[in-house]
Amino acid sequence: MWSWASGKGSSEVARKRSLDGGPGVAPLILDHAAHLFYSKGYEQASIRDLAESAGISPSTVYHHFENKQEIAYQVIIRFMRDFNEVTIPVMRNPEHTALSRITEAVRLHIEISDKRRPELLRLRGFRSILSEAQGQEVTSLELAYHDAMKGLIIEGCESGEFFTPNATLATMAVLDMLNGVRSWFSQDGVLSLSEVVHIYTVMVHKLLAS
Amino acid sequence: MWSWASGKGSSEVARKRSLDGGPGVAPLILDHAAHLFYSKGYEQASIRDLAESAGISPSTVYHHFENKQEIAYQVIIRFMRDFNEVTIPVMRNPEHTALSRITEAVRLHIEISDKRRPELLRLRGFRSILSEAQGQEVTSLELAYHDAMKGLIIEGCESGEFFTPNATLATMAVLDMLNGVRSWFSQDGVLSLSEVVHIYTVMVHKLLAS
DNA sequence: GTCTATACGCAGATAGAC
DNA sequence: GTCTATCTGCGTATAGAC
Repeated sequence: MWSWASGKGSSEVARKRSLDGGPGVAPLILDHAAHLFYSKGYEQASIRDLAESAGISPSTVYHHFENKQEIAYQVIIRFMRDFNEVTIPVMRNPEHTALSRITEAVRLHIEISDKRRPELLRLRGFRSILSEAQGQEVTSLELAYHDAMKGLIIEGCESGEFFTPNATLATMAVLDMLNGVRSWFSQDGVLSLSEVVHIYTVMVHKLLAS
Repeated sequence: MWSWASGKGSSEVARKRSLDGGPGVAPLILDHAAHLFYSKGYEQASIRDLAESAGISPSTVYHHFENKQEIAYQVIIRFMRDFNEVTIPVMRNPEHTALSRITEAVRLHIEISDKRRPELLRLRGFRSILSEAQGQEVTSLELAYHDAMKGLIIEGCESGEFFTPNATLATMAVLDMLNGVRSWFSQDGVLSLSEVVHIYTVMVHKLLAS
């Protein structure tokens, strides 16, 4: 299973309901949509495909969601909420050093991205199909994560643990590095995910070394 | 203009022809296609859109290309060939140190990616629409670039200029960092492209520092 | 809430005149 | 080589019975 077992966000509740065979039809549709969008792409995945995959009729899909775009939005947003809910408190925890916080952040980022890979549709491509309000919601969640990472890097610089020529670009570099992993990592490769996590942790430390 | 003035690849010849008002209709179509695919996405850009943009009729498009997929393939492949033709010799030049070669590679990667941004459709999304043979051609060009960078990193480690816990992952990290730039860099931002190049050069050096 | 049947438009692609 | 006109299928979305 690809769903991420440690989540405590709103989608977790909904997902559990659907596993119980309860009334949660909408989250079940979202799960199938995430897989289809991931494997075929948003445009290639038709409502008919989605209905067949979920074992329901196309009109039932429209009973639960206004339109196709709304489905993509829900998939994106429930993932991002869960992601931020777990990672941001870790990055902001004042009881730990910047070094230990970013170590944990690297691990969480890579692990969650791997476990919920189908939900990580290409955000950039999706922005064009979202409405104004939906796009702003996605942006604000992106920004919250981005800011937490940047804040952590700045704190590390202030404490003398880190050094970087530019905290904003260092943030982009680290996030692009971490996001890249899911695009090439494979379970079949020579390295396990935990080995990748370890090596990436070392590289992020070097990138930010004082 | 977005086209990249220093290229010497096959597409450069074709592009010049079209600028001369000569018989180069196909490259003109590719230029418009690159822009449309970039701004609207491959699926959203219809043949009718493309024909209108290029000032021709839809059937003229089909006179020059077999189908829509072939157009996407040509856009991708002519960019990748030009890109590799410029960057790989620099990375392999035995007359320079690994440090100076990677410095130049960082600059070229970021500058070309910026100048020819429209042609850099998201490759990963496009793989699904390409034929077997087309996909292999794209893969082999990707691999050639990847291998040149990895070779350079390994040489730097052997000469004592670099150190990394894993040359393959260091390659992925550097390439993901560099590819990320085009997704967030804007001319309107506080930093110029040359400032970004400088900061990224420092960060790549740190990432690979011995 | 779920289904069957279907409206409607626009997509890719082609025919055939000029 | 370029055009106008058109074929054909599949896409999203809806109507209305059960």
